[in-house]
Formats: sequence, C-alpha cells, structure tokens
Amino acid sequence: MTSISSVQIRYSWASDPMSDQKTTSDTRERILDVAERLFMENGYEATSMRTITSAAEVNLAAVNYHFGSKEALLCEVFRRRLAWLNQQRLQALDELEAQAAGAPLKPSQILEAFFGTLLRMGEDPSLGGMTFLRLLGRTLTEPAEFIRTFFAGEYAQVIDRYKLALFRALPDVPKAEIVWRLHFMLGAMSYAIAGTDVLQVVTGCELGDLAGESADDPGDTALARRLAQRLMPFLLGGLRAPLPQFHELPFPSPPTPPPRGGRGDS
Amino acid sequence: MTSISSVQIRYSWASDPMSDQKTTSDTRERILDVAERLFMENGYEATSMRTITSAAEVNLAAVNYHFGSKEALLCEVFRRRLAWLNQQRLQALDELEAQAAGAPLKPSQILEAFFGTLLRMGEDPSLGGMTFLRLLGRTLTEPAEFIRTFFAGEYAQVIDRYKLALFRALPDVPKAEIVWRLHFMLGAMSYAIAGTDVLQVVTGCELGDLAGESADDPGDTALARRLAQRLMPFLLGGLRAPLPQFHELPFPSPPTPPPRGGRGDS
DNA sequence: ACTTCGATCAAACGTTCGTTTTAATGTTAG
DNA sequence: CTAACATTAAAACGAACGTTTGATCGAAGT
Repeated sequence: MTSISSVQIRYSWASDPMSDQKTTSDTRERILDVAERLFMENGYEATSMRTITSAAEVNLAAVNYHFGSKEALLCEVFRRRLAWLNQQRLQALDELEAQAAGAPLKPSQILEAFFGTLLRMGEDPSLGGMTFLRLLGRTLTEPAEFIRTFFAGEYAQVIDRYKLALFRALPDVPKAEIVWRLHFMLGAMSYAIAGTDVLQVVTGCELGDLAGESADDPGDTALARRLAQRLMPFLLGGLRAPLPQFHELPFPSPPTPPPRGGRGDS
Repeated sequence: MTSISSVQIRYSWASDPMSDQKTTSDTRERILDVAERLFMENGYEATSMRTITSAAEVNLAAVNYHFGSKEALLCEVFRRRLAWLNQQRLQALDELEAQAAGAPLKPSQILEAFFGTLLRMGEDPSLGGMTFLRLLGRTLTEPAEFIRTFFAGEYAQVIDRYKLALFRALPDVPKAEIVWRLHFMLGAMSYAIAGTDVLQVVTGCELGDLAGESADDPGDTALARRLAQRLMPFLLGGLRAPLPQFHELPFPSPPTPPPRGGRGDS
C-alpha cells in the first residue's frame, strides 16, 4: 500500500529559481527511485522496463531516453549511491589515519569506517535506506558480466586502501589470510542485509520478530541500527580469530603442478 | 571450449543389462547436469530453455516433458543434491550427540558438521563439486517467490536441529544473538563460495592466485579444501565473539542518535 | 503382427522482452 | 512570433521467451 506516495520529489528549483539545471527533470529521479526498489524486490532480469516505467508513471521510452539502456539504468542506480558511499569511506579512513599520526589503526576502527559507513546509509531513507542496502547485497552476486566489471571499477580504490590499512593493523597475520577474511566479512554483511527476508525463513522468523513491524521507514531504520550492533562484533571476532595451522602451503611460492594430474579427458 | 564433452555419461545399463530402471533415461541426468552449470554461470532468469537443451544436446521440449516447467527444473537441480546434503548433516549431528552422551557439543563440532559437510561436497565432482556450491550460494539470494519457499522447505528441519544444538552449546549467549550469528555465518560461507570470481575482482585477484589454475576439476577441489581451512576459524571466531553491550534498546524504544563509537578494543 | 506407451522430435503457439521510430508537446531564446 | 531545443507520448519493431502440439520412433506386452 502507498507504493507511489513515498516518492517524495525534491523540487529544488521551486525554492531556487536561479538554478541553471532545469534540464534535470524529476522524471530521471523518479525512474531511479522506482528502479532501485523494483530491482531489489524482483532482481534485475525479472524486472521489465514496462514494470519500471508504469510504476514510475512515465513513458516507456523515458528510460532509453535518459539512460540509454536497461543496463545503463542499473549502473546509474548504483553510481549515484556508491559514489557518495565510497567517498565517505575514503574520507573516514583519511581522518582516522591523520589522527593516528602514522601509527597503525586498530582493526575495530577500520571495520567501523568501512561497514559502519555503509550501515548508516540504511538508516537514512534519503540515501536509499535499506532498499539500497538490500539491492547492493543481492546484486553483488549477479553473474552478469557488465555488473561485475562495473562493481570492480567502483570498488577498486576503496578496497585497496582498506586492504593496506588492515595489513598495517595486523602485521602478524599473513596478507593472504587478511584478504580471505575481508572476503568473508563482505559476505557476512552482504548476506545479512540481502537476506533479511530470505534467510529469515530459514532461520525461523526470529529475526523478523526482532526487526519490528513491517512499516516502511521506521522498521528499516531500526533494523539497520540493530544489524550494525550485532554485525560488528561478529566481524571483529572473525577477523581476529586464531590462524589455521597449515601443514603445508602457506603461500604458492613454488610453481606447484596440479596434484593428481592424470591425462586430461576434458 | 570443450563445453559439452565433459558430460561424461554413466551408461550403467551397459554393464548391467538386468537393470529394471531403463525408464530413467540419461536425458534427465544430462539436463540436470547442464542446467546446474548454466544456472550457476548465468543465473536462473538469464538462462533460457533453448540454451540448456542445446547444450545438453536434447530436444527443446525435453525439459517440459521430464520436469514440467523451468521452475520445476531448478527445484529438481537442487533437490537431488540438497536431499543428500541435509541428510548427511542430520546424521553427522546425530552421531556427535550420541557420542557426547547428553553433554552439550562444542561449537567447533557443530560448525564442522554443518559447514564441513557442505564444503566436502565441493571436493567431490560426483556430488556437484564447486559448481553446485556456487549455484547454491548465488541462488539463496534470488528474490523469486518459488525459490524462497522451496529453500524454506528443504532447510527447515536441518536449521532447526542445528539451532537447538547451538543453543545448548552456548547457554550463556542469548538465543536471538545465536540466530543472528548463524545468519552471519551462512552469509559468510555463501558469499565466499558464490563470489570466488565476483569478489575476487573486488579483493584484488589474490584469491585467484591462491586457487591455482583454472583447470576444471583439480582447481575446484583444491579451492574447496583451502576454503574450508580458511573459513572455519573465521566462523568460529565470529560465533564466539564478545557480545555487544547494549546501553539501551534491547528493543526499539527511543529514536537514539548514532552512538559515538571509539571504545577500546582488544 | 498388431497394439501400447513412454520418449523424442520438428514446428509452431501466443506472449513479452528491450529498443526504436515518429509525432506531439511545452519551454526558452532571438 | 518563430525557430530551436529538450522532453514526453503513442505505436510499432524484430527477437527471444516458456510452453504446447501432433507426428514419429522403438522397444515391450498379449
């Protein structure tokens, strides 16, 4: 219910008639908002242009006019949020490192800067709220080529910075191990967000009980805050878990031939 | 290349002409094998019936004849693996509890029974190997209704048993907290598996270096083993992490401002 | 030998997809 | 007023989708 009334157009030109950016019609923003929600609810492939444009109450051709294609629409849905998010993440790391004055940061500080920045987006509906967080978590596993290359470009810089910060924060942990655990942490967070209604069924609906009612905004906001409180200790515990003891292969230094080669019947 | 020659049909009737099961044509199995791989590579929606049937070298109508619909095909792809997997999981828990003689199990034992059983499937190509594991990880976030209800039914029993085992293993931890962390662990594992080529790009391809060459079977087998060695300590560390201290809101009461972080760690 | 029946086949079904085209609209500048 | 422009509207495009149909094949069954 009330599916369209929550669009809340900004109308910045109404209070700022001097704006020279009248070319940016609100059709664009309305398409982006609706596409963000529908892509989250149904997935990219299962959401048709006609569903998007009719829900946004715009013409079918509007998407191709403003964005060029359906693929470009999805990328733009992410770009307008990820640009801000990853800039915030870099800025948060900058401030932490400046105030540490050369000393390595604490792992908890790094995780707070990376994951806390994201989870705080889930509390702010004007930044996409939980809708965007869920969409992000679900889309990260999409196998489509253009999505993977898009995310690779958007995340390359921020991941590299945080990786180096973790290397310095945990000098005794092998770098490969840190990369693996960064991988695990990203997965735990993405799934926890994306699956709040998928794995809830699996885990017996107890998360749903804790998440409060299914109201549009306050429920999601509370969920984001509660999720952050639960997730951060888990991630920190996993990151600092005792290392696995290897009988062999701490790193692939020797050009090890594939064990049990056999003749390839491929 | 050589995409079809790796089907390796069994031909059990060739050496066992007494088999009364001639009705089970190998067409069924060939469709399931090919569909499993293509659904993993492209996702469910982006994989067409024509792609599946032509790759399996069967007629287009064969899927509808043997399975009824595309949705039923996906469910059958999972059912033939999940039935065995979850039965193994229940059996592993039964044996652990029988040998514990009433005493609560150790968390590491429970995690090993649940996640180790799955990860060992990744080492056995006859059980689907990493192809099935990746498909499982990616499909768990699919928003389609029939997929969610299917998984809910397949996982209900095993999740409930393991949840209770964790409750008894960690009597001092609130049950809601355990459910959350079970949620996080499932996510970390699923993403780590599903994203071995997605998040690899994000994390800088160092996991790919560790995973060895891109050979079909030995690479995946080695990856599954290495993944298990890395993942289990992480999950255990997260599960046993110190509990978050709540200054307020064990339930949603006031609109709390964002808590000023910066408490010491370690 | 004829029937039966499950399995496979080619061909077509109607629908929906993303995109394009062409015309009409409203606004801005000269 | 008009020319130029950016935006929206309606309609259609060809292609691809999941599914269904009716014929054909081949190996039991009586």
